Amino acid sequence: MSLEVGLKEVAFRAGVSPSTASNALSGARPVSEQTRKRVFAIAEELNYRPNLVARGLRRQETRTIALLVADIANPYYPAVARAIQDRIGAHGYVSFIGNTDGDPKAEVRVLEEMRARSVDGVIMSTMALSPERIRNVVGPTMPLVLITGEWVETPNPHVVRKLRADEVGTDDAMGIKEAVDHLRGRGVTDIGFISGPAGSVPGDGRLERFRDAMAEAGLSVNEAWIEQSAGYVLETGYDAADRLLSRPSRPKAILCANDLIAIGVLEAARDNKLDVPTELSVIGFDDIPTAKHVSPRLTTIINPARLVGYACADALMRRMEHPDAPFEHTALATHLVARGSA
Amino acid sequence: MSLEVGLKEVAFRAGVSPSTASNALSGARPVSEQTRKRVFAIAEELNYRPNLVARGLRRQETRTIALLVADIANPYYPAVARAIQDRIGAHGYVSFIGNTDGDPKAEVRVLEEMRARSVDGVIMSTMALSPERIRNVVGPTMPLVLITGEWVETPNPHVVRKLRADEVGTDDAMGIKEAVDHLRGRGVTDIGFISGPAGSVPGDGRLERFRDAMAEAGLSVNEAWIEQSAGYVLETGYDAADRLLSRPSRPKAILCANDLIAIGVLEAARDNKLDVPTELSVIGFDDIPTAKHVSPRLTTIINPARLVGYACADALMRRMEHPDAPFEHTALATHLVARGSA
DNA sequence: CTGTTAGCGCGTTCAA
DNA sequence: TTGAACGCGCTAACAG
Repeated sequence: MSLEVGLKEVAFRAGVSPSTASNALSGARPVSEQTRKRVFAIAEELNYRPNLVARGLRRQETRTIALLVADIANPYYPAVARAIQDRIGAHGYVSFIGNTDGDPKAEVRVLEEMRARSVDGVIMSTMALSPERIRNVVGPTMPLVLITGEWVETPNPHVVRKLRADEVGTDDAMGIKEAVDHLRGRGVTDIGFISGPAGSVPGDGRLERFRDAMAEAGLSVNEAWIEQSAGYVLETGYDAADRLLSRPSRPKAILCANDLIAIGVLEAARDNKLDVPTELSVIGFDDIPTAKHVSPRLTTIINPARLVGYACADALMRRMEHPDAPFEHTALATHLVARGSA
Repeated sequence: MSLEVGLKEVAFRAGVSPSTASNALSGARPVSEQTRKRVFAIAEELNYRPNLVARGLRRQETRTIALLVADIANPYYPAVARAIQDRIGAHGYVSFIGNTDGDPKAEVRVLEEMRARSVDGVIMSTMALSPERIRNVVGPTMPLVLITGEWVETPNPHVVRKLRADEVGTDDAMGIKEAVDHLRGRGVTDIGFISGPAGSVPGDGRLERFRDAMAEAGLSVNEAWIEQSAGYVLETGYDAADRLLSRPSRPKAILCANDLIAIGVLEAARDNKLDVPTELSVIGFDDIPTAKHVSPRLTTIINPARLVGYACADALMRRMEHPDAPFEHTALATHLVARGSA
């Protein structure tokens, strides 16, 4: 079996010119039924596979996309990545994955790496760079889809216009409202919130949605029950909960900016001899796989990773087909899933 | 800012030929200091970036690799992927990721997809296909690294020879021996094991290592304490544990083929009013992120995902540099990490 | 040290 | 309906 059989080998064996063989296989131009059969037969026999690098150079289209995430080893991204790959794979695309760690330098580096490889589009989940800088790096026409962690009400026209990109986000307000309503329905109205580090997305936004939801429910927010977690991980969540629970007055429920923080709260509650959910209700955000594996199982707000991935893939392919269509923004619903902790 | 500035644009502006510009930038051939400076200045000014697709076609080397996993959304693979990407990224490579779901059809499809894109190498973590078939698809010379879940004693010469590939695996026997010794050191010698579905890797292999370790420790295996989990997930682990714990005699400890099964055992123990670890010790395998988040924290055997990734990347790059070197096999140590459950 | 020529493997002209 | 020629952007081989 020879190393690489090319189009001209197929053409030669079929007794036609390379261009005819190409047209026979691609159907780009009509070819007599007879030669079409023969070319296909030979191609099959030789197990011919077009060289996509050469085709990419010629067509200026590689059928390749780039997916930039902070860290593929994080709990949330792999699900998004899988959904994207499933969707684009059905159309013959494959994806590069690059990690940026939320670092602007790395973002530039990875974006250049991808642009140099002539990817047909980019999906980014973090945006440490300014919109101008991103466009500068990927070039003015590269199809670009942003995963904005939080969805700010109506689409953010500022970002969209500056970036000339499509956006996919989640309607965090919806899930948070459901969470507050769920608690109120069970008679608990003393609700606290643990956000992420100050100034960080998505924690800040979710805290604001929490305030909105409380106001809408006619509940007042006790500022002593608002805490910041120094990070989006279990340990910092534990510490934040510990601080909050050692105050003179305690809430009966705590909403958290993400699941890892919430799991930290679960541990802090246990160490403080507080039964969950009878003495303290805990609600997370994201529904990472671990949420189902802790005890009690974590009641949380589903961040629909797969749907986000599908929406990203769909937006990107729409953009690739219609480069001049108006930019779109998709907001995916979030919903509470009640498990054991609230 | 023009859309794409190519090498000949740079060359033209610098007043030299394209090949000289190429040599100036790459340093492949000596160039006068003066022109070198000028070419670099122009390239900088125009923000020139070489088109890696064209270079790939010319050099027959795309600086691209393929990583095939069963499902990137699974708990274990993302860590491996990240390590691989970090390591190869330092050498200017980027990686495609493809999901096979352990399905031979999908494996063929993805492999062809990758070969058509002229990747420089392939790292595979599942091998649903026969060795012959894999080589058939990727071609006789493609550098290939296999992640074999379980490491069978000395390298498996059968697979290596047939596949002409490098292998990276883990020394499961080591960690399992540590686990048995750990339990015996605490005075518990009634040890059971829950493996995966019959005939599945890595469960079967780990069960065998367990038998070896018990024999080596002078302990006898009670066949009534061996159970099979119908899958590698929490629910099937729970069911298996439930079956095992409802038998007339119970073990004082259960080793599990993976962490998800072990977490299911934890739940079954709770529902059976068995305190962990005083009445029942539980030990998992893999050390997935969730292991630290359950209660009690899971004592488990660390499957060093990052090291596996690094070893894969190193093996692949070694092979790309030395295509004719003898095939190598790397066995990574596994160790017990004692947490709360044993 | 530099320029010219010639492809890498395709797909798309343009002319028969 | 087909073939010949050309070029995608880059680099290796061969002159000068």
